[in-house]
Amino acid sequence: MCGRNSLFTEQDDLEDRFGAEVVADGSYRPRHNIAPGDDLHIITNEASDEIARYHWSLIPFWANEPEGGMINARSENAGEKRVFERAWNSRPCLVLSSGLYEWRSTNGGSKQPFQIHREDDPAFAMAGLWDVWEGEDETISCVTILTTEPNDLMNSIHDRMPVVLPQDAESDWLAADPDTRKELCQPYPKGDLDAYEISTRVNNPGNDDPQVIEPLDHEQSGLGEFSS
DNA sequence: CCAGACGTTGTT
DNA sequence: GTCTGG
DNA sequence: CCAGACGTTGTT
DNA sequence: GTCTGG
Repeated sequence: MCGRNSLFTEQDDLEDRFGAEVVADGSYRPRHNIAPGDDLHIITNEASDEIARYHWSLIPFWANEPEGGMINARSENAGEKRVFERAWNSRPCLVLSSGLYEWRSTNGGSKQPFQIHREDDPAFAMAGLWDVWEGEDETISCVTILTTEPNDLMNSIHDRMPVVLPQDAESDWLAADPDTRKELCQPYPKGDLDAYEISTRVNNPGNDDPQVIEPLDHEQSGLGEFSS
C-alpha cells in the first residue's frame, strides 16, 4: 500500500516535469515526510495544467461528518464500492511523488523502511481519486491513492503497492473512461523503480527533513564492525 | 418500506 | 486492543 | 503508514 | 447518493 509520501522536487522542475503550474494557494514547499491527513499535491482531470493541494483521506461527498476517510482504495474493485463510486467514475487524478515509503516486516516484528523512487526522474505520479466534501461551513478537497499487487521490486518488501503510472500513461489516466483507466491499474510494469533502505527516522511524521531519505549506512550502524 | 452501512491495511 | 493525530 | 493516547473532577 | 439487510 502507500501510507507515506514525499515531494521535494524543486517547484520549477516539478512544473516542467508535469507541464502544470502550482496553483496560487498551492503553497508549495519541499516535503520529505507526508502522512495521511496531510495535503498531497495532485493534478486532477478537471484541471490538468494545475498542481493543487488536496487532503490525503477521501471523504465521500455524501458523508454527514468529515471523519475517517480512505487513504487508499483497492484498484481491483474500487469501481464497485459505494464509497468510491463517484470518484472512480469521474474524478481520477495524478498524485505527485519524489519517492514513496514502504515498510518491510521482519521476523522479529521490527520493520525496515524503504524509499522507492524512479531512476532518472525528478518526480513520478501515482493513480489517485479525488472528491470534494461540502459541509455547513467547511469544504474539504480530498484524495485517495489506488493500490494494486506488487511488482517484482516491491514484492520483496510488501504485498501491496500504489499504482505507479508509467510517464506515457499519465495523460491517459486523466482522460480515459473508467474501463480504460482500470486497465492502467497494474503493478508497475517497468524496471526503472529503485528501492533502498532508510533509517526508522521516517517512522515519526514529525521528522520531515532531507535526513529521512539518506541511505541506511550499515558500516555506521555497527553491522559492519565485525567484518574488518 | 425504512435503517444502516458505505474502507484499507496489517496483525492476532 | 483500538482509536486519533500527524 | 507510525506514534501516541486512551479520563474525571475540581481548581488555577 | 446508493446498496444491503431486516
